[in-house]
Amino acid sequence: MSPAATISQEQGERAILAAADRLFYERGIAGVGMADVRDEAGVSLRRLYSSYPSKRDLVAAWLDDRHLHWMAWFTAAVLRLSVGGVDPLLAAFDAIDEWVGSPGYRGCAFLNAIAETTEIDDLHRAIVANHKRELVDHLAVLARASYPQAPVWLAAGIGALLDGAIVQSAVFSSSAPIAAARAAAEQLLKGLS
Amino acid sequence: MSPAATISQEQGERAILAAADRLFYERGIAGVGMADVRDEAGVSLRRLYSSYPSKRDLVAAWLDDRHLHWMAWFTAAVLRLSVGGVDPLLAAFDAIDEWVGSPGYRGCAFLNAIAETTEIDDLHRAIVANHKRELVDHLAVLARASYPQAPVWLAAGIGALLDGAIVQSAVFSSSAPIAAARAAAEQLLKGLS
DNA sequence: ATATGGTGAGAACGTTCATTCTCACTGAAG
DNA sequence: CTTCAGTGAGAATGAACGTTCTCACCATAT
Repeated sequence: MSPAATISQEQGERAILAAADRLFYERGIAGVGMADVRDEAGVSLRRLYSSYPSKRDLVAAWLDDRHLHWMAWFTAAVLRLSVGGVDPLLAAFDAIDEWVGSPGYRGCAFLNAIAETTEIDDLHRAIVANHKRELVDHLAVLARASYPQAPVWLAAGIGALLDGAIVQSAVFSSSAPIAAARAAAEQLLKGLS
Repeated sequence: MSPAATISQEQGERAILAAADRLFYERGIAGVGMADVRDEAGVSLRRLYSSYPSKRDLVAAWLDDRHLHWMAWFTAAVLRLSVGGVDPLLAAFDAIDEWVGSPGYRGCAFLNAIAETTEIDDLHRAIVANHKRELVDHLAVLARASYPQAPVWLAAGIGALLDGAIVQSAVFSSSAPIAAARAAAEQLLKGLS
């Protein structure tokens, strides 16, 4: 409870979450042991377990943390890529395209997590559902801004197109699906205005 | 090598693949032990291992088998649901909608498998990529039939919309994403004809 | 009848891994 | 100086699981 100990605790948790993100995303949840997280984070097993009493808790904290970071990155990227008059809904595909082209791309961490039935329970499923819900909500905001008369299904439709492009890019290790999905979105939006 | 033994071997393999499909799809690959497959298939561990020398081989055989069955189901369902003038590309969404509504729906087995990094290697990844490639190829055939002037990205775009709807239905345990994706596809196709 | 090749049931082996426990150490409080 | 609460390093535990092995059994061929 001393100030030094508290700070160290926080530093430890930041290091743990950063390590967890690298490892879980790259190898999958089942492919990472608590000892791996300990080594990558440079903390002791004891501290790891005192911060996160079980792997389940660590995974939940990781998903929460990644949700925050991913949404922040995504909204910023869409903003940046839509300067100069690019439709923000299309800029979303350009953002994903940047992501797919980055080294170590392995698809959507949340969708990957949900597929790992052994490691995941309802708590985690709720976090994933919430992530996708917030993504579609954000797309809805963008849609309302650009197309005030947009039908209610537009944001969900763009969201499906994005998620489909994300998983197919992972399957094919290619950004071609992003380009096709973007073209489809462009055609789709053309019919709305 | 006697006739009786050969038949029994084939029956055993059919039982094993049927058991593997039920178990792997429901619980994920890592969530199913070889002993579970043995129990569900009603064969001995010995026969299981003589048919499939390792779990890796069994998983590969399962994926191959499921690819065949799924594609057959899908093409038949699209055909059935497009009678009466429904655009086959839209009937594809109706087929998926039937699937999502069926008990035990857990998303796309191939996408789920790819996310289980511990259990999957390049052989399996190739089978999954091939599955998705064949699906898009089939969509391309449907697209060419209905829209001879269709742009090259159309099939991939519809494929992304389908896959996105499939994963989101699994995440939300709802068929709402299918309806939105179908509406988006309809709007998209409207602009082409 | 009897040897033989394959079979089923399930024990045994070796590994991985989440979680807990031991023990020696440190740094602050008395 | 002496406690003592908390810590790091890593050993110990117990369970799960892929794979192999043992042994008793059965049908067939001689």
